[in-house]
Amino acid sequence: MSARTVSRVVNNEYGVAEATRKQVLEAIEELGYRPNLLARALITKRSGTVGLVGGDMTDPYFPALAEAVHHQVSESGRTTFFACTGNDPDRQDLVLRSLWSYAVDGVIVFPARDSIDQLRGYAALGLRIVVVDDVIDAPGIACVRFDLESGARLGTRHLLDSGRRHVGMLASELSPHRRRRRESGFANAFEEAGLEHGAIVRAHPTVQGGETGVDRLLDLEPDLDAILAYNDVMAIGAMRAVEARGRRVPDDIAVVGFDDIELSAYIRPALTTVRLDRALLSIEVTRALHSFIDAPGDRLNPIVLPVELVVRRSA
Amino acid sequence: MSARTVSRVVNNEYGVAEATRKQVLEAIEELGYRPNLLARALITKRSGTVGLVGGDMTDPYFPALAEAVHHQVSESGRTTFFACTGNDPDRQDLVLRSLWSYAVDGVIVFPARDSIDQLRGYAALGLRIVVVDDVIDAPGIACVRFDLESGARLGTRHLLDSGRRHVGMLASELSPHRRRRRESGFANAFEEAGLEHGAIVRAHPTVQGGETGVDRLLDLEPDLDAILAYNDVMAIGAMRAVEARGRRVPDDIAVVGFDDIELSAYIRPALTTVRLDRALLSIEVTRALHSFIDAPGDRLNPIVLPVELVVRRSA
DNA sequence: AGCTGGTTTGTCAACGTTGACAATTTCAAC
DNA sequence: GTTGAAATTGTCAACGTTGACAAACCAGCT
Repeated sequence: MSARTVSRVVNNEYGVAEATRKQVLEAIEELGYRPNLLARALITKRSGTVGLVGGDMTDPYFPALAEAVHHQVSESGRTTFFACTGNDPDRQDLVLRSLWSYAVDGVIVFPARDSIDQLRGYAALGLRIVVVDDVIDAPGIACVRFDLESGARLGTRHLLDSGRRHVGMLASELSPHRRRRRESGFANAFEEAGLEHGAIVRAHPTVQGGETGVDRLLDLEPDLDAILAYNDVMAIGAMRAVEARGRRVPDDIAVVGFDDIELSAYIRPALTTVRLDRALLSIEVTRALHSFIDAPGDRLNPIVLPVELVVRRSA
Repeated sequence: MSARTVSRVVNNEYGVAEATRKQVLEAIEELGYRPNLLARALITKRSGTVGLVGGDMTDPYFPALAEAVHHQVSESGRTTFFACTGNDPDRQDLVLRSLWSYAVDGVIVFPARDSIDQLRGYAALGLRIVVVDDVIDAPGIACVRFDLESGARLGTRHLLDSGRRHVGMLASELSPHRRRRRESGFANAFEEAGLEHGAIVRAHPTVQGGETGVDRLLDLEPDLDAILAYNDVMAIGAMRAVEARGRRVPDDIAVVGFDDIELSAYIRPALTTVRLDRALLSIEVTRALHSFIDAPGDRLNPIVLPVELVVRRSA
């Protein structure tokens, strides 16, 4: 009864007599044997795990997506591990290095700022990468993103159509690549309406960031009557700050967010927002990863996902 | 220039001539060499990683704690990976098996329901485990929990002291172990006040669960004037449902939650809640894990962390 | 030169698995 | 009972690293 035979049983390989198989399984049961995945991964260069690397866990968008990705990934019998980078390229490097070195079958990354070359490097090392919301043209990297430009245009147009004229944008101070598309959609909507576009202020994409951002926006534009926020979390911070300043949402100032996190439907007033459908994203991201894993050589075209404006009470 | 020498340089071992070290580092740089952590972990049985295993990522308590734990853990130069179980013992088994097999230095677990024996099993296999909010007496397992009983008593007493008499409890249908302490604290507070304790209803610890739970609570107790919820997320659902039913918080029905998630300070009315200090938890949990890693044989006493009632507007 | 003691470097095996291939067993057909 | 082919099992090396230990080197001293 050699180790090789046990290996065959464990991996359900062809060519083991039924009697032997049973015997081995009994022994496994009795001894509590567990195959050492390290050794296996060392030799096969596959680990049956997938990494999901995000910037910030405390942004509610991430956990919800993580749950969905986990679900998708587990259909292929793989385990998902999550890690976060705090948008710091050095932390991202540590995380990717670990993941790569543990021979994950692939990673899904929300890239930290200025980390494009780093990602290219890991792709060159053989790591299969699916990048979310950024475009990197390199073999071994697939890109999936939402059509944020349309999203921003949709949101802004909605505000303009409802008669708002002093629309400010609360942008993110992080990741210029991802930010840019929202900002240009914002500007486009004004252009289409033949108007000069409103003020843009950048802050940290958190509730706090939303609050401080509103202050600066109001300084720039005292007559502010609408805000397009980078994401729902900022939008919530913004609404809070607006109300703290004695103005009302949406009567005095309308607010539109991005993401459509669960909470957005629950707060008062319920948030009008550009929905970035997590289920859709998780499906596409996982599909891209799987086709990458199956056919490593392929070069996938960037995938652009549609967005949708969800109109509630805040605008 | 043998592999052994390179290994010595990479690990900063003593006894390498300065000239050689420099030469090796240059070669590493030039060739883009990265040590294979799999092989290293295979031989050393240490991987420099820690796993944090939670039930549900979408409960905001988890990500916030995760961030804190990550921070603590990274001080010892380790990387943290997160995984979630959806409170399903089978999923937990998969996750722990992966982690164990990848030779993580230890795991921090919010146990899925009925998984005590499973955890015992992994501890016996040599996995170092820190269990949160549950008590498992076994070598290789350390336990850290909040004093939830006092927390529940604190919350309930606060409600009773402010004149409420029809206090219902929204408990969780998950994890009897963890639930029990809140429920007995709830009952205790009534006992101390010489009153019969109020209705207890169990639901899923989510916003939805909070909403449906309130319905059932109102059926049982039409005069309901206060609610003690299992956690803030349920409390938020409860407040929403209460208001949807045309009653006002806190005037008609007061609500107290558990956790003190960020959001609780932001919603209207701001939530009164029993704070389970994440910073404290992350510190203690990591401390326990580290002392376990350094001295595997030790048997640590269960650690009980204090809680604190944060009074805001909802009660 | 020879010896000593310390520093630096290298050799070998091992970790637990699987790929490649060889050996053995089985069994039907002659 | 021999043959041949298929089915089953085993052997060996390899994955890339580190632990244990051996070898080589070096300087200082006699």
